[in-house]
Amino acid sequence: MSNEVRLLRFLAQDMTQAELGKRVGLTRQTIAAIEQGRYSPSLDVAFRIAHLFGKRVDEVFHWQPGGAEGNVAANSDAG
Amino acid sequence: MSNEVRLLRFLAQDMTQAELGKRVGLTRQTIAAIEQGRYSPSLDVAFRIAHLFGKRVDEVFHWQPGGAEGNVAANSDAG
DNA sequence: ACGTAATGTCAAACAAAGCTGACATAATGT
DNA sequence: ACATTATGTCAGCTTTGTTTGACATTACGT
Repeated sequence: MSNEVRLLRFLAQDMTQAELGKRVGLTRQTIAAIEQGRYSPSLDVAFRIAHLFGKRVDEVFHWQPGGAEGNVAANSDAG
Repeated sequence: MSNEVRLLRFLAQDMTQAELGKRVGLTRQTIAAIEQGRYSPSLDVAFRIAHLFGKRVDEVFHWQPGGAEGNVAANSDAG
């Protein structure tokens, strides 16, 4: 799961990790870890970050299906 | 943080909690807890559920800013 | 050379997510 | 009456997100 947090932070007048953390209620270490993809944040944190930058969650965090999940909604006329 | 998981599950041919759990890699207890909003899932889980139903994360999970966050993107010409 | 700001990183602790196993209830089919 | 299925819920446990505190590096200003 990659993300655009670092880029968005630079675009927002070079906001620092500490500043971003303060605005969304996280520590700078947590921001750094998220930017590096060391773990994926909680949904709540993802919403707070996306909201701050005026983006949708899926615009900030890029997820790709990891295996053989399948997608129920595409099944109305399969074949 | 409310969500549409239960509704989407019914729309998907009355899929059970256990079946949904199996498809997204969670237990039925966890699905029940998420539906009831007892806690918000991880971002990864949110993506898996949304993807299964062919929706975006923000279409399935409804988040509302909880306090005095502010939004950096709306600040280009603030007054 | 010195101080300061921004970042990387680590270990220990804590909080919340998620699992396992169990028991209970309501609805269905036989 | 009995078994089965779907759901709610709880206690205890493991895993992972997050914090706190610390130390190191790089870049910038003086």
